[in-house]
Amino acid sequence: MTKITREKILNRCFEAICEGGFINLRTDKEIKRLRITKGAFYHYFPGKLDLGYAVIDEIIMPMYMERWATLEEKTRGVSVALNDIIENIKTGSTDLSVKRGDVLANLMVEMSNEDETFRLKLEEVLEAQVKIIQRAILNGKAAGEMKPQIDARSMAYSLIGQLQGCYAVAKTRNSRDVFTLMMNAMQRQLKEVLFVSAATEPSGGTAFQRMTA
Amino acid sequence: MTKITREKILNRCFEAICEGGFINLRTDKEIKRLRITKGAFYHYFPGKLDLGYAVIDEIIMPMYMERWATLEEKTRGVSVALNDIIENIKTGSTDLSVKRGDVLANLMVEMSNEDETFRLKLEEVLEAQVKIIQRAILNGKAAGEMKPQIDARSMAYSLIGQLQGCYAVAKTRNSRDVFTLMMNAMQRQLKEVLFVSAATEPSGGTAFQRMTA
DNA sequence: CAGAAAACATACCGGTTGGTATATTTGTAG
DNA sequence: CTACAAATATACCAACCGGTATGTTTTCTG
Repeated sequence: MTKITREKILNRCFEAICEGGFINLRTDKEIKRLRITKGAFYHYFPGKLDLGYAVIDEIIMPMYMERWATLEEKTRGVSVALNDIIENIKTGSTDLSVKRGDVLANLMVEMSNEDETFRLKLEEVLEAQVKIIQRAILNGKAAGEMKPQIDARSMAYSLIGQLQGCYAVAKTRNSRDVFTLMMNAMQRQLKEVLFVSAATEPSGGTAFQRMTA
Repeated sequence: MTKITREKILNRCFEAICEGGFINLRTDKEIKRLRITKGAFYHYFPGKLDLGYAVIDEIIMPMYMERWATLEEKTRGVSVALNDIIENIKTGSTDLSVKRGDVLANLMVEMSNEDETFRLKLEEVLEAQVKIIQRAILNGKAAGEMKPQIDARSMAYSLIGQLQGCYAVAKTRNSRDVFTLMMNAMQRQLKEVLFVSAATEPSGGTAFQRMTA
C-alpha cells in the first residue's frame, strides 16, 4: 500500500493535463482536491516541471505505446491491423475527447517551445510511435500488403501528423462529425496510397465509398 | 497619423503570440516594451481577451486569406496553383518558424477549449480556408484537373489538417528537415489521390520521386 | 475660444501560484 | 525501545499580472 500517494498525484495531474494542458494545471488545486498537502507533493516531485516529466514517462508514453501494440511483432495482416487501430481511434472518440483534443498533440504544441526537456520527452513519445509504424510498413511491404515504392519513414511521420491534424481541427470545430469525416478521409487515402488493393483496378481511380457527412 | 498606437499594440502582441502563445503573452511586458502605458492599452482594448480577438480578426484572418488568394476566382490551373502554395509554405519555412510552429495551429490547440469566443474566431479562420480550398477543388474537378470522385469538403479539411500535422510534428522534432519530409509526403499523396495525372498510368502505381531527407 | 471627447499617463490593488522553511508523524531496521 | 529516515502537515512568502480608479493632456468640433 506504499507509494500510493505518488501514483494518486500522477494520475490526477494527468487528468488535469488532459483537461487543460500543463500550464493550466494548478498544483495547489490538485493538492487540495487530492486531500493531501504541499509537503506530500514536494516530497515526491522537486517541482511542477518534474511532475510533468514523470507524467509523460510513466503515463503518456505507455499509453501511446499500447495504441500501436498490435502492430509489433506482426509480419502479416499489418494493413488490416493498422486500419483497425485507426478505426478504433475514430470510433472511440467522444464529444468530450474531441473537445479536449489529443493529450500528446496538445502538449506538443503547448510545451515544445517552452521547455527543452519537455520537448525531448515528447519527441521520445513521437519517435517511439514512428518507429513502430515504420517497422510495420516495412513488414507490410515484405508481405506484399503495402506498396513497395513507399518510403516507410515518410509515411510513418505523415500518418502521425495526419492524426494530429484530425485532432486539432476537430477540436476547434468542436465537432465529432468533423473528426469522423477527417479520419475517414485519412483511411481512404491510406488505402489508395499505401495499401495494395486485393483487386487491381484496370484503369486509374480506386473505388470510393460514400461520404459520411 | 492617428490610430497608430492601436496598431502598434496589435502588431507587437501578434508577434508575442507567435513567440509564446496567447496565455504567455504578458500585457505588462508588451506595454513596457512599446513604451506606452496601461492607460493607452486599456483605452483601446477592454481586456486581454479582446486584444486576442482583435489580433485574430485584423491580423491572423487576413494573413491566412492571403495564403490561398491565388486559388480564388481561378477556374483552370487550380492543381498547379494549389501545389505552388504548398511548395511555398514548404520552401518558406525557417528554423525559427518550425520551432515556433504555426500561429493558427498553436492558438487552436491552446485556446479552443479555453474560451468559446476564441474558439469561434479560430473556427472562422479555419472555415474560411476550407471554403476557399473546397471551391478550388470543385473548380479543379470541373476543369478535369482533379479526380471527380473526390469529396471536396473532406479533402479540404484533410488538407488543412495535414498541414497542421506537419507543423505540430516538426515543432516537437524541432527539425526543418522533418517538416520538409512531411510536406513532400503530403505533396506526393495529393498528386496521387487528388490530381489527375497528365499521363494515365497503364497499371497501378504513380511514379514516385526520391525522398528529400 | 469653449467645451467635450478622445488619447493617453500614474499609481495602486488583490488574487493567484509555485515554491520554501520548518515542524510533526509514521515506518522500519537494529 | 531506539534511532533515523521517509512521509506528511502547516504556515508563509514573494513575484507576477490583469485589471481599475483617477488624473492629465491632446485633438476635434461648433
